Amino acid sequence: MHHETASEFFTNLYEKGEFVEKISMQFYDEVEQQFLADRYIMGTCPKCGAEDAYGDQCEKCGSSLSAEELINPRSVISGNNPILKETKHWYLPLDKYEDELKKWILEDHKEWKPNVYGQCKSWLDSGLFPRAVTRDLNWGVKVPLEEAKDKVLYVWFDAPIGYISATKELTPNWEKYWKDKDTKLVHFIGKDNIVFHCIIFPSMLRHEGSYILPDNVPANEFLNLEGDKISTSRNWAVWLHEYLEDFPGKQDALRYVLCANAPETKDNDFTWRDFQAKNNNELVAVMGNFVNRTLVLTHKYYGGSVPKPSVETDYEKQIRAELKIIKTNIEKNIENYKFREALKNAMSITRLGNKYLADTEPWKLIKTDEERVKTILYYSLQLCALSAVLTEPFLPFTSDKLLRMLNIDKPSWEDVDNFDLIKSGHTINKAELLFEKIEDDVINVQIEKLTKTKEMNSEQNSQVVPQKNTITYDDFIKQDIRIATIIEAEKVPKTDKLLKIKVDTGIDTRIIVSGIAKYYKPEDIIGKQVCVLVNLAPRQLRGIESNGMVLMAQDSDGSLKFVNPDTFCNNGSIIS
RNA sequence: GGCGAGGUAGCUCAGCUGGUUAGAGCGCGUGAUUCAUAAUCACGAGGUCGGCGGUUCAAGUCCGCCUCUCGCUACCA
Repeated sequence: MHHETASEFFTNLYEKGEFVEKISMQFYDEVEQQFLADRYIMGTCPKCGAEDAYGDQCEKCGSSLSAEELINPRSVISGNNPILKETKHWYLPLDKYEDELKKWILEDHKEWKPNVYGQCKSWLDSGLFPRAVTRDLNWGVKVPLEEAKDKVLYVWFDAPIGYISATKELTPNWEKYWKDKDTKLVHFIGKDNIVFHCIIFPSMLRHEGSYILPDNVPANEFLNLEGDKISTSRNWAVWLHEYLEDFPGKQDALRYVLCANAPETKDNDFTWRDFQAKNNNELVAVMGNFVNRTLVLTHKYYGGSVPKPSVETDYEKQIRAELKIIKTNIEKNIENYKFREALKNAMSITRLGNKYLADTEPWKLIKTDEERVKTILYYSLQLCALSAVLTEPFLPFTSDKLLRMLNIDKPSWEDVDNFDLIKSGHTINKAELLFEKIEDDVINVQIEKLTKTKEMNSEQNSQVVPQKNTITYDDFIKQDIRIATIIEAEKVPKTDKLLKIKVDTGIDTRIIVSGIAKYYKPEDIIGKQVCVLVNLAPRQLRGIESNGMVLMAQDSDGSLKFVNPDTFCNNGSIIS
């Protein structure tokens, strides 16, 4: 289904003449008969001479490269020497769409979130370029052209089309979701995907012609886990299937915390302690507790039958008024994608209920004014039902459970205004706990799990690189390594990593440019003793002549550390 | 280095077009209370609104410079 949809989409654009065709040279493996992506080419790094640099980057020295620069390139797949061969690709001419995109985003969608709007503006202002939508790969969706039998669609061309394919799988009525003018298309994504969903995919949709464009792309920032970036490959994640096993029936607790902590305006952190606190202090203590005390009192005083209210006081009128405001706020915030705020609004219903009970004290009044207590519990029950409806977008399972406890059918959103979701005389079910407390030991298990992951990761990182080829003593003593003292240091302007260092080598004082600015501040290293390779050929770096090399130890996390003598040594001392 | 987004109470965040003592939830402290999963309610402590300078009668809110975090991008060993 997806292959078909993506092919058709490509064909439509092709037949409209939207694509630009370009021929370029690319490495080709004659044995495997395929073109090689940069990552599949290795060779000698032209910068540092390492023999295992990739076509896009040398991992030894960190230089970013292009495949043509590599000395003695070889195919990772077959080991053969690849040849440069002509290849033809189809490009989406984003540069031609620039004006229409500018109008559509910068003028017609000023309401988009600042992070999204700003990112788009940045792209549009710096000028767009044609973007290849085909690749020379042997897996993926085939390009539906005779002359491109061996080519496939670029992943970012076909991936968003996957949304359409998925809709087709779901319903034969899929066109109403994608082609109806009254449909609002909204992409919920993370900030790393902004450009594809705001610029590339909309351009594809617009020029295909029959589709609607996204109405909004409310991208979120990133959610971290216990202070570190989430990474599935490093197993730094909370896996849903494991969560469901470890916390059966607690789907909504996770929903609640994720929504309350959603990184709507900046990166945020998920921690298990916070998860526990929000569950226990908000869900259990506020919402769960209000529902529980209301139902318990109803059973205790009326055997589970909803009482008939008598005189409505100003307090009840006030509650009605506040509920109206709460409902409006929830609606407004959801429509503006402010889910965090909307959830807070929804929670304020039972917060209001707890205050109502504390203020009216029905457990005291029951001895003196039974009629009044009926009114209070009637209203409290209404609040429970209202809460079930208004929290449903965020806590669907809880909402269901609460409605079951109240023994009523699911009311509609509009029914809320009537304030009589449960009628007098109706019988409610037994009170159960809406949420359970989460104890420390359960949380500790989760934290322990992550701690173990961290340990395993650091073990893997500390795997040492294999020993190099044997050399002779003569090879070794060609290097002249000396103890030197740093006497001056400053940052090289307009670079992030370079420090210009003046050292006293005992032989002379000289300038060395070193890429250690990320790990050392200039003022902190003055006076330090270091090891310097003094007979390395001079080299120009950013216009400064570097005479030698400061020896650094690279730790498993990639950080660089000086190699110094154990105790003070005279400058110029030989290391051998 | 360039661009984008952020930096407001211990934590997570609101603060619109500049205007009285800067707000909320959680946490913390004190008191009240018992219907309730020691849950609830009230009161309180806590902020030089990242820093410096400027515009203004008045700035968290506008302007400039700087700094820190995240992302994209450049350069670099």
